Amino acid sequence: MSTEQIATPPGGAAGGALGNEMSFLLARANALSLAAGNAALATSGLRARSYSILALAVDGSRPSQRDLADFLRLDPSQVVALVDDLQARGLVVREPDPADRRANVVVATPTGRLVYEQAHAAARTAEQQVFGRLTPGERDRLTALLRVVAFPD
Amino acid sequence: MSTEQIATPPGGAAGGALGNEMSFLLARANALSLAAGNAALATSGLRARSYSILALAVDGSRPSQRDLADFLRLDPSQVVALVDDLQARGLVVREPDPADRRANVVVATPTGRLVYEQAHAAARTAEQQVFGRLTPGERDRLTALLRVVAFPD
DNA sequence: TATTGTTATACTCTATAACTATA
DNA sequence: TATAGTTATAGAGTATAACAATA
Repeated sequence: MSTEQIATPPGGAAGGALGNEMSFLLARANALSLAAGNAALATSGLRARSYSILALAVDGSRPSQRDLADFLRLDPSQVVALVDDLQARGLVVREPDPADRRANVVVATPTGRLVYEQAHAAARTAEQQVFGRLTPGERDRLTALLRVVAFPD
Repeated sequence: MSTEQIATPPGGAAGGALGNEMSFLLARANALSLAAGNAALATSGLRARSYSILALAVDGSRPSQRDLADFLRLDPSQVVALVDDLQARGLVVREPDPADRRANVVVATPTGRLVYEQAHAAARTAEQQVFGRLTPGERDRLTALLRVVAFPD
């Protein structure tokens, strides 16, 4: 029985047991980041998920909806709804993949690129608010560590 | 106009533009961590949020529901529902705060402590799966960096 | 037989407003 | 006047199953 005692004093400023659990710290940091991000993206009429789809539609990689689902860790059915919405607003279009007639490739329209540029600037401002207490070096280290956790392939 | 070009090649393995955004990496890492955590906690009949409440009820700090809401970044109304559920299962009890008759203090029952010990062990196994590719030193660094972001007080 | 996109459905999580009792 | 807890409700996010078209 490995019932291990926690070193942190209960009721401390950073919380007792939970304050040491990476899962909890990750969840709380993400909640703050998501709230700041959604608030910043609101002026562009986007939220975190639609911004993510638009970003990948802009960057020239011509992802299929399946690619988007895998990379963003969304269910394919969620991608359908998100692309529907972006397409209805004229920000992206579905193009048939010549190599695979089942697949749709999602690409940004010129309007989509403009909206993305504006949203990207807002997202950077939000990141500055959320990660502003970290030095540039610390941000680089955090990015590298998170990438390992986020993409365990 | 600070329309800045991204250095990463579009369509790379770690994705184009998004692969460098801490907000996205944080969200994806959290999604993986949350999924692994919820799967591990299922055998104890808990999920991430109820586990968090139980953990704080166990650790001796005698938090009020407001304390729980602030620390876990939940709305007070969500805490009501979560504590209702844990109390109905006999894992925690509400005790009146002698110093403030408005406040309820949430404390674990003996059964709650047992369930927590079991759930905590499962949560540690899940953390091992999610963060297993990081060395102990890297985990310490990640924990420290996340704590700064998660608690910007 | 497996995969892409799609529709439908249910559940969990999040956010807001309003009310009560105490401070 | 403000705070702790509660109720109610709506919206956003997540998860699953089933189906048609194509590989």
